[in-house]
Amino acid sequence: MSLAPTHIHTVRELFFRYGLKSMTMDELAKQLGCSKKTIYENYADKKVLVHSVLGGFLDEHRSEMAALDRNHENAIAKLIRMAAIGFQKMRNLTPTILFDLQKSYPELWMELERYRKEEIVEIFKRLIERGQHEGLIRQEIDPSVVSIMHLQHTNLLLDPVVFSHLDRPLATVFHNIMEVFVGGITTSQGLEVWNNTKAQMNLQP
Amino acid sequence: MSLAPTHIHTVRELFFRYGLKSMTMDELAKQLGCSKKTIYENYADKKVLVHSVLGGFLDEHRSEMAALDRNHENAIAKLIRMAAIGFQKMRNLTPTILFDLQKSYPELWMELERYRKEEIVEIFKRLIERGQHEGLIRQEIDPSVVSIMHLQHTNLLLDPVVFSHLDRPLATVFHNIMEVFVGGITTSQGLEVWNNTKAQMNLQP
DNA sequence: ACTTTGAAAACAAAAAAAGTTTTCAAGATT
DNA sequence: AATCTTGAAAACTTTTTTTGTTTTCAAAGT
Repeated sequence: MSLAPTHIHTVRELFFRYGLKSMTMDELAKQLGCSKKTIYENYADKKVLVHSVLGGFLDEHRSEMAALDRNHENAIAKLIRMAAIGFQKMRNLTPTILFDLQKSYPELWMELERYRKEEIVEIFKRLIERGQHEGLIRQEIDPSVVSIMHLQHTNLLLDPVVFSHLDRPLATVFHNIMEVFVGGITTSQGLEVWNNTKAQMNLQP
Repeated sequence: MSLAPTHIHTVRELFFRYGLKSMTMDELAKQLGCSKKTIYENYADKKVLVHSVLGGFLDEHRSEMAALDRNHENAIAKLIRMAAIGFQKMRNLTPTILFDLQKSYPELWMELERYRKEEIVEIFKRLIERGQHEGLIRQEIDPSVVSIMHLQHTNLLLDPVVFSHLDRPLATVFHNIMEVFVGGITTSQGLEVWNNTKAQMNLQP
């Protein structure tokens, strides 16, 4: 009855690196150095295992968002951090795993879609609204519209055909996108705040 | 009897992006907008198709090497260009496709290995020797040893666990590796030549 | 000595993919 | 206009692979 806590991270790595289809249960057991029996004692079937891996992935992101919510930065700083965490997290989702998810685990694919389109967009939207109350983000900005716009920016960054051929670090592309985005939604006061905080916060893309 | 010339590139893209296992013949036909029948009219089976794709990939590289051989640069410049082409080419080989190749098409995997370990290393070795005759590369350097060393550098650059977490552009990592490598094998004359040519040639990583 | 454990391997059942054939409609040919 | 050809779409069979279960066996603990 071991496996669960330590090995699940290895499973995630393997799934994320090679895809769900290529990584069969036999191969998984071999890589983990355990028997299939042991895996099946902890997880009813492969679907449950995949579910657990992706669930853990989303939960991590959720708690990072929660931690972010608890800190006391201004709305602009939070906004940037949130975006940075999102990009950092989602870049693990390679074309292969997204493809396999979509094809073989459509309910999980939809859950991922829902998570991003509903939960994440909602959090982002509230941040925009808070920014407006703080006078940092312009009133003409429609929070619903720009939060979806941000989600689509994430998609762009992850799509291998959009920016990859530039061979810029993800950080550079990210910073450019955020410069445009933040510059485009802030009031002059917000821009000032942004320029001040920018120097202090160290962003991992 | 169409498909062959245009679509084979699409097939390569799909195989390379999603892996050989995830990209089934049904899926392939769907993506190509043709029927399986048409595919099977041009390729006896999937193995032949995969073989054709990878063969084309290697042939491209071979002819780039040949073109390189025909130009009239000094050995150091050629060496760098050769490395740049190699890196550029091999970065298409994602973990997934290498994994699938190794597991499901072992003979093709071995062909790829052989190509790199024999053909490429041999060409590189001859370049080193030429550099020695030109007085650009030190005599103490053993061409056989350093050509294998270079191959291993390529492997490092491609391995997702080695440099990827740095989030540097591939170009940067490449240039650093080559600085060390070239600096380490050249005579003082060679170094001078290298510094002169470096500015002129524009390297795509 | 006797359990327990779990890897390794053999196994059956199920699913999926490969490869083949049939159907059918749109274009070309006569 | 009638016929032929073509190839996508889909139905189908066969083969392969994978899943999930069971058995075996050896090393560890009791």
